[in-house]
Amino acid sequence: MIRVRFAPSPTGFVHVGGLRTALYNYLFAKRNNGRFILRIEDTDRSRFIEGATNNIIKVLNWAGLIPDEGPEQGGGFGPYFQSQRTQLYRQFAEQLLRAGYAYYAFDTPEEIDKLRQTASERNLQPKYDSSTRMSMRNSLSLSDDQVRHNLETGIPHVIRLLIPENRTFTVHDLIRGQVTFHSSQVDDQVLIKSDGFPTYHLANVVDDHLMEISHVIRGEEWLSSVPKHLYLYECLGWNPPEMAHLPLIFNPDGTKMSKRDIQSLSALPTGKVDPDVQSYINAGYEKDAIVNHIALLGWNPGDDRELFSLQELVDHFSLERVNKAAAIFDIPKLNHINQQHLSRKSASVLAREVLTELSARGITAQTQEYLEQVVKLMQPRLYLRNQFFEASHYFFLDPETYDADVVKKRWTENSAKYLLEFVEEIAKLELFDKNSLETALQVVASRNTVNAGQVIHPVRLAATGVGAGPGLYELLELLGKERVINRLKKAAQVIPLLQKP
RNA sequence: GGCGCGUUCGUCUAGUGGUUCAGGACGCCGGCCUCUCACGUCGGUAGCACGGGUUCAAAUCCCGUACGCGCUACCA
Repeated sequence: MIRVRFAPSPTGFVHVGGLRTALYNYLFAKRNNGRFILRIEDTDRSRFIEGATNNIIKVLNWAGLIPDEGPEQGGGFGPYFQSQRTQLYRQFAEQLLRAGYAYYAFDTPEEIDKLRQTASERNLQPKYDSSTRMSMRNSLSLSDDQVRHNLETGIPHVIRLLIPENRTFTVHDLIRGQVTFHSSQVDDQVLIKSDGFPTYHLANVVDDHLMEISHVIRGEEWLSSVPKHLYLYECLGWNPPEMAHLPLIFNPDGTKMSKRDIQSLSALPTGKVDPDVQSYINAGYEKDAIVNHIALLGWNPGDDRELFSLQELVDHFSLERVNKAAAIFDIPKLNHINQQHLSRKSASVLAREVLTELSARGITAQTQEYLEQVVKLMQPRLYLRNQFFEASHYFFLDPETYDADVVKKRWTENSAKYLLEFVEEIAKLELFDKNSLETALQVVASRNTVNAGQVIHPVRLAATGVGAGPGLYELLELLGKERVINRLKKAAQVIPLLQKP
């Protein structure tokens, strides 16, 4: 049984890279009829942020990555909060202690600092390991009596893993192949902190084993700590899970994505990008597009296809096709993918979504049918759902201004005359549809022996106030006879005044 | 500094020794479509980090260098 987990710590917002890790775990699980587990790694009290867990769950739900087991849905391997499993970690730490694989250490933070300082002064790597551990205060260097006394009098202490000398640890990473580490490079990692909570290293090994995780799929930043984990599995007598370390995702300038210095998506500092998934949700990106885009940051299906729904990703995903190299989060590409998903969306669904923005602005559409028609016309012209009103306001409100550049470019001294003639023609129309509108406009143009464009552009400007948008006849038809006539008449009066210097 | 990982167009990537003077996508430039803006479509631009090997043959294998990134916490 394939069992994978997404194991974030509730320390703030959901990172784009975190979402992708969750996605790959989800895809791998679903592709292999396995289970996707959410586990909250809340063992660091000092960084705990209230509400962060709910936020993680909310974003996962939004993206459609619903866990099979986790805080919300439970499961037979709970609890799914590490903070509720401290007894377990303690128990295994003591087992390691008894077997001589771990030891107590009583050093104060100041003493550790000093160790680090003297090491770097001598240009050595500051490490708590075989080269230094005997000069520190721990159950290896102290007498049994002293150790017992320290423990009984409640002197703060941690439990450290005793890393053996001259050993080698090799992981067969599913993405990177064989990676080997020497034990001289790994220090005696703290397993249980002085506050009684475990560190990540102990907790993730214990939980992954107890939760029967078959594959650990996580970010590359964890690769370096794999030897510690491997050794823990060994000491505990357990088989390690399969491992896959994913490439990282960076800013366009190659730096780590950071929330610092980022005010909004519309005003990103050059070379930077917002790491907060919520920002993209708020900006109105399609969830399928976000999922699609991050899926492609490090994975590809092996052919030229690049538009996928979540289900299609499930159908095609494999770890073998995950890349080794880090990727850059590119907003223009995201926008393109978003536009593709947007244009494939059904108009009725989009109309419903767009309605919230309209209501927020106090705009009402005359009917649901009308809104859907507008959406249909606007769909290929949008790359972001939230641009809808900005691009289509004239379907809901009469124009109050006329784009100065368009006036300058398209309005001539005869325009008002054409407008009024066109009004006259369409006033006679019984059927106000695009065909008859086109015919009417042709009549005006040929009567004045000018190109249709000479009439079309002023009419568009008059009816919408802007120079861009859907085809004129479709637009007019949708607007409706009365509204069009009123707007044209008004424009014929107002625009010439604007022209005067 | 040490250790680890990585390096194909600006970006995401295909490519697992010959069928590739490296293919697709975004972006950019130009054409077509056309009443505008988009969509669509056609074409163009641009890349195997560098240096050594191995081989009849290397983007593909090996070594080195450079550069980037990660880790080096009682954070995850």
